[in-house]
Amino acid sequence: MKARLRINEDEVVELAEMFRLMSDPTRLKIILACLDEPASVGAMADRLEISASLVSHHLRLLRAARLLQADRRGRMVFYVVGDPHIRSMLTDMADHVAEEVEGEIEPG
Amino acid sequence: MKARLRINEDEVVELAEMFRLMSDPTRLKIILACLDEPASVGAMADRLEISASLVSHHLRLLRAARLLQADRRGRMVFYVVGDPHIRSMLTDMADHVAEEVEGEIEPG
DNA sequence: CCAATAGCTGCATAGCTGTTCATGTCTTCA
DNA sequence: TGAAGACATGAACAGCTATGCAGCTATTGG
Repeated sequence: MKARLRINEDEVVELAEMFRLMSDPTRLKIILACLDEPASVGAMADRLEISASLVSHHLRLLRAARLLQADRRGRMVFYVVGDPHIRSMLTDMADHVAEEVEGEIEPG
Repeated sequence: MKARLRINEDEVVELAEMFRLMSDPTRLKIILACLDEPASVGAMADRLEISASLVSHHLRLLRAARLLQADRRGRMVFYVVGDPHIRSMLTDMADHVAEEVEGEIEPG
């Protein structure tokens, strides 16, 4: 017998909130930028070619949701994806999308 | 050597779009409602206690993104999550969220 | 103290989006 | 044919949100 999906209202909302945080391209890039190793705010802004202010705005949300963890070292603050589960899920999904794109065929 | 980000701009946008579709609680409930087995629009509306119109609006987006597949049987249309990868990811994430909120009371 | 660097935050706003209501379309049955 | 059921869709609206700008804190170093 297959286990029916038991997830209550609050858990659905929490899961949706998680997805919401990853649903903005800029924010998702930020998450991916510190997926494997910690990255500073300035480094991310530089690499993604967006303002440090915008990066900070997004980091605020990601921090609040505990999706990223901050680690201050001197003047710089390094961020990294804390949850291993989220990390592996993102890695997995990134691979999935990358594979999917190369064989995309539009059905008539 | 560690695998650096193997995902380009377009893929990030596509992945973000995927997450966006799962980022609304109502829409996520709809997806979860037809995760294991096909469900009709009316059944989902009834079960989730929302209007069939709203369900249809969400289904339209999910269909367009090929996240759900439609199967007409008579007057009714059944929807189901097509991609096995997405399906397993959602099952996994649902479990993750359920475990994360420890100390909770299980119904039944 | 001052200056420079790195990052954070309040405010304003244009654009997006989830929902409702009314109507349209497709299918089955009398 | 007409009616009813099941679903889809268009328009409108209220609430949300990503972004830019300006100013702010915090740390390092003289």
